[in-house]
Amino acid sequence: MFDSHDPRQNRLLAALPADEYEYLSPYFELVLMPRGEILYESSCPLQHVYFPTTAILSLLYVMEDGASTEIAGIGNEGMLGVAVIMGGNTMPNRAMVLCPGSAYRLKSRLLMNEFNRAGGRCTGALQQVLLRYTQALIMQMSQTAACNRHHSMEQQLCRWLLTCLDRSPSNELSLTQEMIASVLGVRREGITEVAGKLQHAGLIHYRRGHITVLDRAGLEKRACECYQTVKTEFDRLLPDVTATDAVETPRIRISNARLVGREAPQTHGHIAPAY
Amino acid sequence: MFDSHDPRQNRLLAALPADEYEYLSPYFELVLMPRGEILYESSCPLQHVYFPTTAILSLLYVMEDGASTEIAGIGNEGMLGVAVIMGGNTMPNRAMVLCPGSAYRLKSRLLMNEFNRAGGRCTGALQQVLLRYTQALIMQMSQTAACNRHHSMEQQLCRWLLTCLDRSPSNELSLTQEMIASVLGVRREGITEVAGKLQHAGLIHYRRGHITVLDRAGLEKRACECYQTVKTEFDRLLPDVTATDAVETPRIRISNARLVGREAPQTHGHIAPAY
DNA sequence: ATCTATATGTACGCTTCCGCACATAGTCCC
DNA sequence: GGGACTATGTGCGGAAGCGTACATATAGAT
Repeated sequence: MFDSHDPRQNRLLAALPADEYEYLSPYFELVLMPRGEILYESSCPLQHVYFPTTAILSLLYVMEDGASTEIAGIGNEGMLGVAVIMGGNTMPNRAMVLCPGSAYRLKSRLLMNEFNRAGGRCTGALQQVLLRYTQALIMQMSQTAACNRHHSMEQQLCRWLLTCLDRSPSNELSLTQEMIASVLGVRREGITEVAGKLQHAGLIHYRRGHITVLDRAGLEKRACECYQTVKTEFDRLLPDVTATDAVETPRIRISNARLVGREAPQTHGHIAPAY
Repeated sequence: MFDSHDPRQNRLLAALPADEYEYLSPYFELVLMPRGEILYESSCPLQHVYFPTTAILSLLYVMEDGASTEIAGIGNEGMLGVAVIMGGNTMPNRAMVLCPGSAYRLKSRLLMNEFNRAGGRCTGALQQVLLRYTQALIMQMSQTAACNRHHSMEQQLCRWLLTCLDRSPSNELSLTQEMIASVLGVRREGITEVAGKLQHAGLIHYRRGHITVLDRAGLEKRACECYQTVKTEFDRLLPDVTATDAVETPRIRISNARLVGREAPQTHGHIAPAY
């Protein structure tokens, strides 16, 4: 667990030129994230932004009655907290840890300052990378909206599993059907049924809280067009950021980031359960 | 038709400080937009950005089979083409004129240059306003995704009519049921039925291509929470931009913008029909 | 005034997904 | 190894919305 932790495992950070990265690097804090943890709650000020390395996060829109839908997923290709650079310091979504793992976080203000000094010391690469990522996020969200409307649960589940797989180091995802349901905004029973079908067809195997993808190509065949569309567009917007294959040999430089426990935003009280 | 055209009828432009506005102002072109016109097509380079004054635009996600869904609506509170400032010069959506009217457009490159010279001559107000607007857009999109998933057609239609109303100078909207259906991503027949119900209840009145809202409060009662949520958040993000009441007395300054016909991106060929 | 393209009205069977009410089976804790 | 909690399996009635196939009405053109 203590080997090879490096902020550069996050691909946005890896895309920064050395000088810009060096400037931020002392301020990163490693955070270990258990499944289901809530990182942000609707309309709470964003203290930190998060750069996942092995964790997978989910941005959820939560309705008044507790029903939810995933707006976007965030893995090591992205960042949680773009609202910070957009100038609104809160956002109306919940952010939850979908698959356990680690991430690096940075105080919002630090990122903001660095973001705003465009053209100063540096090339403004940070600005460029983050704005491009924001557009990729927008694209992902708009696709989600359309997919929600037009595609069947099976198509959506396949698409969604694939995007998770792309963000995961292995082909096993640590996920419960309940979480998948809350993220897709459907009934848990529906997921049970569709997942059963996929397992029967030999595409996946699952056991209590874990899903293993056995036949990726098969999933792609059953997924809707949305998967490829988003992937293609993502690659176009962030070409240097999306090496689809394994993390490139990190120039290991023992990070001077501090390891912290976890920021614990209250999850109790009037707030609806995570899923 | 020739009275009182002013770019400042767009609220984003109205929010700019005088010096920044003056700098851009010679470059605005007035564009008159007929209903149904396509301004952008998926993945075409964005030559211009548009600041609607009386027109209402719609960002649509169009699937391979031609089915579509509105991702976001854009009226005089916003701008079409945020992708330009995000650094991707295309976007995967279609942009269509929903309600006829006018808008001012600006060459993408001009906006980009101005956007990127942050902290230079000016306060960077343009940057701030546009980034904030982008976040508002993101919020609107995420809400759309969730609403698509969880709310009934009637709720959605009410919500949607209200947002159109907020962007419209009068309480009559120039809209066909077919357009509404394509925008909400549902069957036209479904709209006919629900609209009939609303008309029967005395909330709206419609005739071939026109809808008049008779009882706004009634619509709000039938709309889902999404309407208020988005409105509130929008006001929070762009307080100086959202005067909900009529356009504030414009310091009329005969715009030195040129009046142009309409940019005509090809709508023929392999491209699916607008709706 | 007539014609035509377009907009709207209506009906019917069907699929998908929801809501509910359970039964069963893993995992973890003591 | 017993108990409790959580995850998963299953079934059934019902609602919402789709696809299809038409019928009718209206605006605008000639």
